Amino acid sequence: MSLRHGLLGLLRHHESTGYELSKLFNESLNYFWKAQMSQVYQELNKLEDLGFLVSRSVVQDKSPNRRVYSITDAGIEEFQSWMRADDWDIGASARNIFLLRFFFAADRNLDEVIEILKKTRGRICQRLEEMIYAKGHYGSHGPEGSDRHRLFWSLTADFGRRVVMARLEWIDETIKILEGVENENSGI
Amino acid sequence: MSLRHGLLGLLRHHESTGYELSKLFNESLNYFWKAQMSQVYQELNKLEDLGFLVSRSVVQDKSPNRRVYSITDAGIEEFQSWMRADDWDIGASARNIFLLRFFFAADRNLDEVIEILKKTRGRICQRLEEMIYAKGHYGSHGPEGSDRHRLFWSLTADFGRRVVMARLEWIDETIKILEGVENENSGI
DNA sequence: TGGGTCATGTAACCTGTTACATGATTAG
DNA sequence: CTAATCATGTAACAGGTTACATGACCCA
Repeated sequence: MSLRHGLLGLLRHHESTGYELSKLFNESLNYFWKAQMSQVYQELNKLEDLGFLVSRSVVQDKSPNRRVYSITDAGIEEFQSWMRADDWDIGASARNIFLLRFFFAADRNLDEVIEILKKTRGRICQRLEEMIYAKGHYGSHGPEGSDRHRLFWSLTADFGRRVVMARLEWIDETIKILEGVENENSGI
Repeated sequence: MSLRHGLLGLLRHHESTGYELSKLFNESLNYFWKAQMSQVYQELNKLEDLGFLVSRSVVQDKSPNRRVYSITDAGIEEFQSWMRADDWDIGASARNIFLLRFFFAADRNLDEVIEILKKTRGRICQRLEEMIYAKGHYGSHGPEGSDRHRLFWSLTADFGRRVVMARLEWIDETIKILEGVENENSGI
C-alpha cells in the first residue's frame, strides 16, 4: 500500500475509470507513484467489494464499454482517516540496487566503475530532462484545476527534481574521487 | 530481488551465517539495503537448493548451532553475471507515500500542512544524525577491511546523506513557500 | 498491413512482511 | 529478575509484476 489510498484520493472529487486512473499514475504522477494497469483494475475491484467505491457501466459505440467508478461516503471516510495520520513517513525505503552494486564494485577495475558511473550519469540527465518537460503537464489530465492543486503538484515535481539533482552531484563527486585514486595509484 | 545477490556478494569472500548476514544488512548496510531475518533464512535456503551455496552445521556448547554458508563456483558465477550487467538501474522507484499524501494535502488547511512538514523535518534531521553516526561503523563488521572497501562504503554513505539533505532542503523551501501563500491570503 | 490507442480483465508468480515458536546464555 | 542476545526456522498474508487474452478502431 497505498495504491488503495491513491485511487481513493484521485476519485474523491471526480469519478473515473481504471484506464484513466492508471494513465494518470503512469503519466502525470509518475515520479512519485507508478502502478501497473492490472493492479489498478484489481484494486478497484477490491475497493468496490469493501464498499468504498461503486461502479456503473457506460456503453460506447466506437470503443469498449467503460466501467466508471465513484467514491462512496465510506470511501471518503477511509481516505480521510488515512490522511489524518500526521506522522507522514519519509519513506527512504532503504533498498537501492544501484548502491548495492556500487558497494560490491569495490573490487572491480576502477576504469570499469568510472565508465559505468558515466553511463549512469547520462541516464540520470535524460530523466531530469523528462521531468522538467513533464512540469506543467498535470493541468490537462488532473482531477482538479485550482491554483492550490497546481501549486502542490509543482512542489511534488520539485521534490523529484531535487532528489535527482542530488544523485547527479553525488555521481560527479564520486567520479572525481575515483579518478583521483586512479591517478594516485598509477603515479606511484 | 536482489537480496539474493546481496547475500552472494557478502559471501563471496567469507563464509557466514544467516544471523550474521542479517545483522550486517540491518546494521551496517541499512541505508541502502534492509532485510528481515526470516527472509534471509529463506533466501539462503533457496540459494542452497539452487547450488549457489553450501552449508555445514557448527556445533557450539554455549549457544545454538550455527549453519555456516559458503559460496560455490556456481554462486560466484551467478554473482558476477549479475554485476556484469552494466546498465545499473538508478532505481528512483517512484513510489513515495509521503509525496502521495502531500499531493492530496492540497485541499487541507495550510496551517496543518505546514505543521506536518515541520514534524517531518524533525524526523529527517534525526535520521541524518543517525547516518552521520553510522559512518565509520562498517570496518568492524565488514567482510573486507581493505582501503578500497572502506572508500566505497563511505561513498555509499555519502549518497544516502546527500539524498536526505536534498529532502531537507525541499522541506525548508516548501515551508517557506506555503507560509508565503498563507500571508498573502490573510493579507487580502 | 502493421502498430498504436482504447478498454477490461485473469492467473501465476515473486518478494517481502508479520506473526509465531523455541530455548539457552548473559549482562544490568 | 528481566531484558537482550544468540540462533534457527515455519506459515500466512499482502503487495506488486509479468504474461496472457480479447477485440475494435484509427493512422501511416
